[in-house]
Amino acid sequence: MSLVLTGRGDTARLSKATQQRVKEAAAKLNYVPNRLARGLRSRATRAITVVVPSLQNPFFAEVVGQAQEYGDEKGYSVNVMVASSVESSRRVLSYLAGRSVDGVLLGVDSEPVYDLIKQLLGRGVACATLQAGANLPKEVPNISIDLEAGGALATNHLIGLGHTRIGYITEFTNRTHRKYLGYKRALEAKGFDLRDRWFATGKNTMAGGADAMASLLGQSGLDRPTAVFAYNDLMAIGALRVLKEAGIKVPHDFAVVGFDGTSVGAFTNPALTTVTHQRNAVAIEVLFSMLEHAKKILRKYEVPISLTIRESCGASIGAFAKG
Amino acid sequence: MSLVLTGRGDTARLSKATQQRVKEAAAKLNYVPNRLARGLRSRATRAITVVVPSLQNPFFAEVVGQAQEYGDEKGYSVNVMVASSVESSRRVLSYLAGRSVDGVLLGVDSEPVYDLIKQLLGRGVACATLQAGANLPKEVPNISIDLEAGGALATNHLIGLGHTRIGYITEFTNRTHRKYLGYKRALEAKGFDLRDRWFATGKNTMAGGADAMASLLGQSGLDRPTAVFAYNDLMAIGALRVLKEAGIKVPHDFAVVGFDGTSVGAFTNPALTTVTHQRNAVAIEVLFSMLEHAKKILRKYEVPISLTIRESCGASIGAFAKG
DNA sequence: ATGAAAGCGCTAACAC
DNA sequence: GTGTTAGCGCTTTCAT
Repeated sequence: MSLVLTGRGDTARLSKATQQRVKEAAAKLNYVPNRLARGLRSRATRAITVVVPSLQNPFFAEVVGQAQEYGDEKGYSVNVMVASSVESSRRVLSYLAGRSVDGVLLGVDSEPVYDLIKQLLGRGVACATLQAGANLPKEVPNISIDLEAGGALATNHLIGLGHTRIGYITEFTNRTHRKYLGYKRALEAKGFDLRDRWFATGKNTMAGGADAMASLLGQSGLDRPTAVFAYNDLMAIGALRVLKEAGIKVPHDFAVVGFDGTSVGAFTNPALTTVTHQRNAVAIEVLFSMLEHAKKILRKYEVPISLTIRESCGASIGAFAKG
Repeated sequence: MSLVLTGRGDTARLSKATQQRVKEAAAKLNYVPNRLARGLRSRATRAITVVVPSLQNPFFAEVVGQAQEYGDEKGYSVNVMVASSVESSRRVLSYLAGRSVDGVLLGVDSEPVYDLIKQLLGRGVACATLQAGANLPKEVPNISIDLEAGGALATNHLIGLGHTRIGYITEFTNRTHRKYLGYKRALEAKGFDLRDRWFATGKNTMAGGADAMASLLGQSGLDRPTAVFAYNDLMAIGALRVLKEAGIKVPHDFAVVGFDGTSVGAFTNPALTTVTHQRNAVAIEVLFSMLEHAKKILRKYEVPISLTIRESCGASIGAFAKG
């Protein structure tokens, strides 16, 4: 009976007629298998969960969209859970350790949840992460990009355009994170200043980007940067907005670079120049190969980055910036 | 044993000491309950799923975020599934009928899935919908807004600003949907033209909004509209982008109104004037009261709408439009 | 106040 | 090729 419904009637040993008969009966009775019972017995749910810190961030919305398409193709259900803090990450991961899905794509990362990731693995849930820290349990493939190179790429683009006073806006208040390090490295390589006041923080949202940018603009004259590198596209969009409100024309008078290469950046005014990468596609494939073939998987994938040049930096530095 | 872990040790009849003992043992053994087994036995998973057509649409991303917060508070896990077509909606709803969650918040609607909604109900899964059609099974609360009034609200705002040639961009190719009807009603009430060529369609994405807007702009001179009402904020953002590329200044030379009142509209350049509503909050509350109290629930909730006036329409009609 | 047993709805393994 | 059985890991119920 269950052989038919599982779609393995052929490979097994059932006559077409019987299969037909079973299917009709199921349809007539409006039969729906109980996923819970099925998963409990067969130890497989054919479902995965993508865990993201926020869906407001178009980067993660895009990751989910891609996972969704890929899962549909492979016959997996994909669902999404959002974990916006360490506590909610713990909650979500504990939940997932309860074997409600076969695999987890982790878009959140923080050291204090690594114990739970180990637990997930221990319970047989496959795992892959997008950009995790160094202490990630070794069995988990980490699909990452070189954030430091990305920071340098963005900053060098700005430098190449003639900017010397380049700000940085981010959610992190510390100055040890890798995008910052790349930004710093690029600036120092040219002997440019790296002033404290060109570093501004805000929440990792459009509003937070606006806040951070506003604090950068609070500075006057030569102290004020002529360009800014934003932690991600989300914050860059906030920055663009504040610049517009301040009457500063981008890119004529100010340049902005984002990070993540989200497609929404093609629709901002001006369109956003941004550091692009394809972590998501790789991560999704890796996770599914773990599920389907229980394949030996590399521990670390470093996906290449590139710069998508759109409008927000212009080709050269404008009048305002020179002043 | 399970009494403790379910957190009902007190209400039952277990001594504090025993509870403590059990908890310690659980922690030591790294015990994680199997959700599948638990759900199977207790017929409740304390989880809900929000089904949305797309997460690129900030409106749905916001719905999910709110559901997430509310769920956290109530001790429910919330997950999200995306169903971008009728087939994938059927797939998702069938999946959900397998009792993997207690409740479903439906952000997708189409007549051909109503049989599956019935099935969900039949299997004891609570359901609430955001804006469903008239033939929705009667047991399902429908949290909706008056789309027609919304269309009229947007259009009248434009009319009030002096526009007479007002276009409409949407994903729907038919002219029977309610936002269109509202737009039409407003225009006809003033005796204004309602030309075929002012109606343009594109996919329900930023790119689709851009396509539709581009086809509107293909028209010359007096045939060209001076304002456009977009089906939603997503398409409006696409329209804004095309207008920018065409060198048409918004709001000086052209006006745009969106729909949904998403917060991203506050960050576009220019910031988007849009029809706002709060379906989501109400829907989430309704769904949870069904889950928690098995309360008798109204069949239909009509949530009020309003207009959020930002920049994209200006205060008056510009020079270009007059020409 | 506690331990033991039954069984949720399935599928895997085994007998025919 | 087809019917039967055991049991996945829990919670609920019943017996002590």
